Amino acid sequence: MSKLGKIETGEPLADRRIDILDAAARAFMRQGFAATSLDRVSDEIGSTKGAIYYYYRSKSELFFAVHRRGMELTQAAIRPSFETPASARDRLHGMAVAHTILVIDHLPYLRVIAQGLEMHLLERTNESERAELADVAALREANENLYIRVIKDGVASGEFRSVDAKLAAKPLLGALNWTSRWYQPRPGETQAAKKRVAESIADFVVAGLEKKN
Amino acid sequence: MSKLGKIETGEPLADRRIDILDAAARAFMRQGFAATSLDRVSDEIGSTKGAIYYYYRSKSELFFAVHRRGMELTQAAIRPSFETPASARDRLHGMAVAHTILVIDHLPYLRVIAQGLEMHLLERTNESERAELADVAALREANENLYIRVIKDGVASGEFRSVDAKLAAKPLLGALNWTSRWYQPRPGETQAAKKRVAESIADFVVAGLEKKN
DNA sequence: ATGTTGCAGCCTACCGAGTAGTATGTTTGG
DNA sequence: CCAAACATACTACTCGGTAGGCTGCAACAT
Repeated sequence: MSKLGKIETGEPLADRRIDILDAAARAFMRQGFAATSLDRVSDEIGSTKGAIYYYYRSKSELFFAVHRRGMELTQAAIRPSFETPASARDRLHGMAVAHTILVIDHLPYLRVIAQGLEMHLLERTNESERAELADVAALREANENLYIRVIKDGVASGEFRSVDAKLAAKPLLGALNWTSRWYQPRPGETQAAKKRVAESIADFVVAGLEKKN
Repeated sequence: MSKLGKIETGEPLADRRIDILDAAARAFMRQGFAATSLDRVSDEIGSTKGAIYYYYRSKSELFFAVHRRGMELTQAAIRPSFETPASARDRLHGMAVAHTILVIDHLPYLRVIAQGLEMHLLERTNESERAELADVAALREANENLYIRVIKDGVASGEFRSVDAKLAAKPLLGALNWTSRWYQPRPGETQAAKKRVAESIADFVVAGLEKKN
C-alpha cells in the first residue's frame, strides 16, 4: 500500500516523479539552484538521493523539469482568457488575474521560473542540456507571446495606446512576475483575499496600456 | 603607478575596493551568489583571492556590499525627481525614467539586487551577517517608500486612482526591476535609445495609476 | 496455500572536484 | 627597511554523481 499509485494512471511512476518535482521546487525556491543540494531535496520527501537519481538523470534535468512544469502551468492558466471572445482589455485583465492567482497558489514553481535559468548554466553545459534550455526558453516565449498578441489586438482596436507590443510586454510581465518575489503565503488567507490582490495588479497592468479616455 | 589611487580621496583604499566590488557585481550577475567562486571574482581583475580578503572579510560581506551599493545608487537616482516640486504624475514619471536608465547603465549591480538576498542565507548566518541583512533590507525599504509616498501624493491630489499605495507599489517596482532581467546591453546603443526605453516603461507605470480622464 | 524468483524502487558508501577561509610567504613603494 | 598590499599553498568541507547492495511485492510454479 505504500509505494504504488500507478494503478489507474496511464503513466507509471508519475506520482512519485511529481512528489520529487514538488520537493525540488520548494527547495529551489528557498535557496536557489546552486545552493540547493540534492540531499536536501530528498530529505524534503523523507528519502535519499538515490530516489531522485532513479527518476531524474541529473540535478540540471530536475531543474529544467521544474521550469517546464511552471511554464506549462502558466500557459494553462492564461490561455483560456486569451482565447475568450471579448475585448482586448477584458482578455488581458482575465489573463493577469489568472496569472497572479496561479503565482499565489503555486508559489514554488512560479518563483523558481521568475528567477530565471540562463544564469545558472552559461558554461559547462553538454549537448542535451542545451537542447533542454532551448526547449524551456521556447515555452517562456510562448507565454510572453500571448501577452504580446493581446497587446497588439488592443492597439489595433484602439483600446490601448500605440505602443511597441514587444517592449510594452516587458514591464507588464515584470509587474506580474514580481508577485512571486514579494508575496508571502498566509495560512488562512481566503480565496477572496487572493482575488483582491490579483484584481488590483490586473487593474494596474490594464490601465498601463489603455488610452486615457 | 599601479596600486594607488588613494592620493586625493578622503577614504584610502577606496578605489581598489570599488574595483573588487565591480568585479563581484559582474560575476554575481552572471552566475549568482552561490555559483560564483571568489577565485573567479579575483580573476576578473587579474588578481587572486588574497586581494579580496584583504579588503573584505568574507564572501557574504562582499555580497552585501554589492547590494548596499546598488541600493544607494538607486536612492541617488530616484530621489531628485521625488523631491522636485511638481505633480505626483511628473515626479513618478521622472523617478521611473531615472530608475530605468540606472538599471541600463549599472546593470550588474541592479540585476544582483533584483535577484534578492534573503534567499541565500536563510540559515548558517552569524550575528554580523544578520545585522547587515537587516541593514540592506532597510535600504530597500527606503527606496520602496519613495514610490509609496509619491503614489499616496497622487491619490491625495486626485491624479491617481484610489489604490492601496503599498500594494500598488509592488507591480510598479516589478515593472521597473524587471528591466534588469531582460535588458541586454548593446555595444553602440545611443543615449537616446536608452531614453526611449525608459520613457516607454515610465509611461506604462504612470498610466497604470492615473485616472482614466 | 506456499515456496521461489525477478525486478522495480530504492538506500548506502564512496570518490573526486570544487571552494571558503586561513596562514604564511613575497614584493614594492616610501 | 618596513609595512601595505597582495600572492601562494594548504586545509577542511560540501556536494554531484556512481556503483553496488538490499528489500519487498508480484507472478508463477508446485
